Amino acid sequence: MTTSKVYIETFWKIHRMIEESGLQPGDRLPSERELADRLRVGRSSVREALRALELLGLIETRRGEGTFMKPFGDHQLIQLLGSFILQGNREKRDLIETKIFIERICLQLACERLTDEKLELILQTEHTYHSFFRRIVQATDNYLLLRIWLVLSDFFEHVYTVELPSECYEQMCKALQKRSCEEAIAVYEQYVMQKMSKEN
Amino acid sequence: MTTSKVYIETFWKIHRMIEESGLQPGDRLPSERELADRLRVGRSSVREALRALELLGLIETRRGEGTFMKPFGDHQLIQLLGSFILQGNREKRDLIETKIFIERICLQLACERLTDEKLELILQTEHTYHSFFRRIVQATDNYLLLRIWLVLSDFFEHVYTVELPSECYEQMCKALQKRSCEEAIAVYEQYVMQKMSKEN
DNA sequence: GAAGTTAAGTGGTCAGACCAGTGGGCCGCT
DNA sequence: AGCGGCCCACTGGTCTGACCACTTAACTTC
Repeated sequence: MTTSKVYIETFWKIHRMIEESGLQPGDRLPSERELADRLRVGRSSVREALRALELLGLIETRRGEGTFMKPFGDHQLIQLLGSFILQGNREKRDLIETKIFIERICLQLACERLTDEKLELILQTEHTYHSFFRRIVQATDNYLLLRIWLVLSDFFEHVYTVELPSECYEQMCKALQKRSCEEAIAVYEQYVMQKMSKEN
Repeated sequence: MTTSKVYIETFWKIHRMIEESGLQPGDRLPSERELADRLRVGRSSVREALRALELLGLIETRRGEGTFMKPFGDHQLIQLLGSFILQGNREKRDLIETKIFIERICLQLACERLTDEKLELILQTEHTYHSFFRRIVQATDNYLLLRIWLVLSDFFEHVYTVELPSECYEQMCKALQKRSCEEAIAVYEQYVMQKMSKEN
């Protein structure tokens, strides 16, 4: 028989419960004992399921208090995965290369899709590398691309610290205003590509 | 006091054990009972640690047989995370768009980096969409890019079934032989882009 | 009213039991 | 000798009940 494992089923049941009851970040989940009782499984199975949810960064457990929904965005798994994946130089080179490709694409897309309000927002702010490209990637209006970039960026910042001179952001902003994707990419390549090739 | 959790410590102990004893994919780990015994912790803590390793895609457990090292590359976690992210139509549109960007980049990179042997391999084989682009992405010699593409492709094939006429592959192969990245991308865009815009 | 005490509830951990598969060794048959 | 079948030891999977460490809130006491 395909007697699927209880802790896997429990994982999905809890996941569904979270969705259906519309739990928000900060909200408390039922206690382990109550979950075990409600789902008719042992407490150890509930715990193994909760560990998975915790690793995914969906929940957080506080001893003596309970289990709580975590705000999106801070995924445990990134640190963990990073420490497993990013061990050799080969991997770091791949990371830099891939991150650059994504950013170049996003720069191009942003030029095409950037709304005027979002452009204003970008122009007004003082920028760091992260904040600037986060805005750029968000401007692409492609959530998946944003997710991928966030993961790559997270890995990256675990390994390197890179900042660009402010005139770089200014020049890219000008290009964005003109909606000139060639110019934006040219600036990007001029500053970023050479900087990265040193790191590598 | 910082009484850090046993299952976390156990996780890292097992992880270190794996590294130090140089376990290879396919090798067997000690049984749960023996691990608990050796590390002086309860079996349930060992299990919670093993669940984390399993979720990360590092090990695989087979009831009645034992716990085994898994080949690198298939990280459960990424897949799992994906199933949380990819739910609406908005996400599907993003998926298609992102997948196309990645494939276009890889096509370009492949043109530059493709070795003669790998080219031969591609030319000789009868291709499906998946097998062709898998070869292309592999030819970029960027493992991270390959992993991202595999995940996207995996999602994609859960939602759509797309195949291209064989002349498309033939034309791309010709372009690859000539190392003409413009031509390869032109063919790609001609066949794929329009096909995808229908699906969307 | 404020400070200290207590009790109930929570996650963290352990030990022990049983179930359900797997695999190897042993036995007896042909 | 070779084959088939049985059995048993071992594995992961699950449940239970117990205890610890910690938090919170209600209660008591001053």
